[in-house]
Amino acid sequence: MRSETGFTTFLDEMKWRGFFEQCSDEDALYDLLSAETVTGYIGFDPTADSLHVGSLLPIMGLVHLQRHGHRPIAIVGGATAMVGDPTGRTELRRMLTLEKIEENLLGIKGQLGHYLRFGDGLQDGLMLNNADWLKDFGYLEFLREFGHHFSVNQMLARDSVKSRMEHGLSFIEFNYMLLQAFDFMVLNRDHGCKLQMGGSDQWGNICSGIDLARRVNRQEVFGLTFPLMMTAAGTKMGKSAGGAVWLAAERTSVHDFYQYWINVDDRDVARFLRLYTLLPPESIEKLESLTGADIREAKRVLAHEVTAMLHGDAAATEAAEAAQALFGGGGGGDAEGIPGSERPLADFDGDGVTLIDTLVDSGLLGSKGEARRMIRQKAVRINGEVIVDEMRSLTADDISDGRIALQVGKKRHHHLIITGAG
RNA sequence: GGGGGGGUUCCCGAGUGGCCAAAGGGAACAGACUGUAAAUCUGUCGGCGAACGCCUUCGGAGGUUCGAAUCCUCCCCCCCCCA
Repeated sequence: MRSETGFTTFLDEMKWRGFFEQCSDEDALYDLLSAETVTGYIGFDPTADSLHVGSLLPIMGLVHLQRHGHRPIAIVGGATAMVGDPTGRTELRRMLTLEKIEENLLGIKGQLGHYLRFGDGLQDGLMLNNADWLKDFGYLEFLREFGHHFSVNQMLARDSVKSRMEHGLSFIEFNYMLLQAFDFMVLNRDHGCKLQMGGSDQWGNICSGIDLARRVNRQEVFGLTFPLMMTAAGTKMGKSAGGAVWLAAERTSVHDFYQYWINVDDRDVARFLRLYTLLPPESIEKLESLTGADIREAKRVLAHEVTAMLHGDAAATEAAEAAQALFGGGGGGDAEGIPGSERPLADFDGDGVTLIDTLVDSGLLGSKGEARRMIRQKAVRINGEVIVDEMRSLTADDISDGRIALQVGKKRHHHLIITGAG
């Protein structure tokens, strides 16, 4: 366990960093945390084989827990994913097949491994699948054992449910709260877990779990929620040009991931440094004092730190160098980290290939119509030169230094790496 | 089960037989400005096509009509009230 967190207690750090939204019993939790190694958990949804930036906040919550000598548990909701979660959603979540969920679990597990230390030690994290204790549990058995512990009146009063009343809420979604409460109770019973954390939208579910653990296990357990993360612009965390920003490099390249953080709103930098990096308070405060264009320095630190934690220092440095090459002016620089794809030299013989087609199949643009529009708007460049001819083709003449640099707008870059040139 | 109101392009939301690929707003993207930020202004915003245009889309399936998002039939889903 590392001790150089710069904070005396977990809760102090969580507060300073901006994770602290609401706590079921702060004083009692504070005492508990200073008295023993506390096991705390957060649930993640295996709805895809990768987590995205939106999950980074809870992940960091577990990271801090572990850094302060406590034990994190990550629950992947294999069972709950089969059911769907009403909280904050307007639509019934798509149900997944068991095989798909299994596959997603593996991917997520690998990603959490970048952040948390798992193992058998006292403070080593655990990753559990709630399907293990839910999937063979019979309906009648559940009703008989636990049904009387839940008050429908109370459930209906939960904000998460109330907000869904207008648009409709199926019974299956309504049950999500019960399952999550059950998870907490089981974790408390079997693993001594006494803390559940989560986004503020999980508050109701967490409270249900606290109640159930008290009634069934006669244990006092706690809940701690994080604020709902929105960008300064009021959009959901983790959306970029290409959609969601994923943690998996196959879905969001290291370059794009790094760019996401470099491009955050000025107003978000300070907050994000606190939430998404492990930098000590002195370093962060120093960066926070920057103003005007100097804020870019803080963004560089933010992007590097966050990228390095996920993809490793080397990859983060490469992404930073690519960014420098593309945006640092003066051109040149290291092209290694710039997204690209390989093309055989033969493609560029004679008339070559059309620019429009290439923009589409390089993934830079979605359709030929869009490619045409972009060219009309003077947004497309080949090797830095603005292209105005929609009919333009790429030929051997465009190859420079073994590659052709394509660019759409100011920020989207793609290099065609020419192979077979000998 | 009965009655009423709904399901429109990424989202919200107009549109009730041709002038609708479908108003308006938001989001998004691009250009200018800038600091790879914000704000602002301008433009774009289903697919194919150089273009005339063609194709796909208005919950689903049929039908009426020269012509349907708009009319009819059946089906699915949601909301409200009653049972």
